[in-house]
Amino acid sequence: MSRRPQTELAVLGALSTGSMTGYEVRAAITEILGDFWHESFGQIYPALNALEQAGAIARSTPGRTSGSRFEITPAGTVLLRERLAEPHHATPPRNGLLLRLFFGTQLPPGRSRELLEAEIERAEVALARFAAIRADMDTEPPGAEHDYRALTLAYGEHHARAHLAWATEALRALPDRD
Amino acid sequence: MSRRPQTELAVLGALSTGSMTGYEVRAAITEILGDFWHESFGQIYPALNALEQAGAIARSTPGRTSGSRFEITPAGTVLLRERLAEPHHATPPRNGLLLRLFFGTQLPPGRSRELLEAEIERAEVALARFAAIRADMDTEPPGAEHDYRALTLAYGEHHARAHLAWATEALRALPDRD
DNA sequence: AACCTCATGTAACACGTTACATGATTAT
DNA sequence: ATAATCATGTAACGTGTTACATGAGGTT
Repeated sequence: MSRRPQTELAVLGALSTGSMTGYEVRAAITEILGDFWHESFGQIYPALNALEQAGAIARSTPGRTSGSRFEITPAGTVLLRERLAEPHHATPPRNGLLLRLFFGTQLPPGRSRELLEAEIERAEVALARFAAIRADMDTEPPGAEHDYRALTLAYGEHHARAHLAWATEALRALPDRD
Repeated sequence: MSRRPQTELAVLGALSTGSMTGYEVRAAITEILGDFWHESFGQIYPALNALEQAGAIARSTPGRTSGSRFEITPAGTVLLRERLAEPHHATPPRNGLLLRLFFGTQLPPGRSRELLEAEIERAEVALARFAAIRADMDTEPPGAEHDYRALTLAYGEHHARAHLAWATEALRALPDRD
């Protein structure tokens, strides 16, 4: 089961929304997909070169104002659709927080409380950010694109609320010594 | 920021619950931590050797019935506590499902529906498994260990319920053409 | 005899981060 | 001028999976 580099998929997806420099691709992925996807420069630039070699994107150096901009080619659009249709493989779980809490009796006193309080804080920050995004999104024109974006936002909201509820409940259920 | 190998932490944690062969360590991690942690043999055996070198675990070959069993040493217990107390770093998100749904308009017709239905199925299976674990756990002796295990189980339950609710809702909100 | 599970390991590869290096443009 | 941001890339390393190889012991 050879996993195709998913970085190319994310980069291609970003470029399907408009032409960008590599730097902007990274910014777009961080800002728009940031809650469920991450790419570093060390992945993006090689991916851009590979996609260019494959003819999926084209480099243009129009006004020579700064770096070169990339845009998706018709072949690239076909490739994007193919890759998106491929099955996704859930990444094996590696949750450091849960691992620590599972062996919670081995933690220093008070540490598990700290961990849970930090999670509550994180969930609240995420929910506030999601609320802002949703307010912003309500001003967008309706349509299929909007619906799909709302769907991914709803994912973040549901899971953040669940996380908050869990951490709050867990804090109360903590053994007395902690 | 050099990430210490977390595999050693999981292996040490598993061995803190009793002596095991490498094969059993893998089974224990899969069965007990499986919902939030994963290790492959390719990681476990090198980790066992490294931990043995470091004096954190000891190999014993008692009845020579089969492979050698490992048990944690006092130094290993100290090491486990140190490692558990270290801050955990959230793994950067890479959610292939969400990436595909975000670009849902590029998916073949019906594909997003399939994806969501598969998620509902997965969440329901997970919830059934959690219910069985919880029933099992209610017969355990109470105490701090029990409390911490209940806490990690509750995490799985909260998130699985949120996932189910999201996928169900998303299915209804899908654009008409899909 | 064939097969399954237990058991241990290695090698090749895929994936991804981090640190480093370098320089252009733009704002203060 | 100086600093911040934009921009591009490479090299080293860490981490982790998958496929392969090998063999013991027990079951059908």
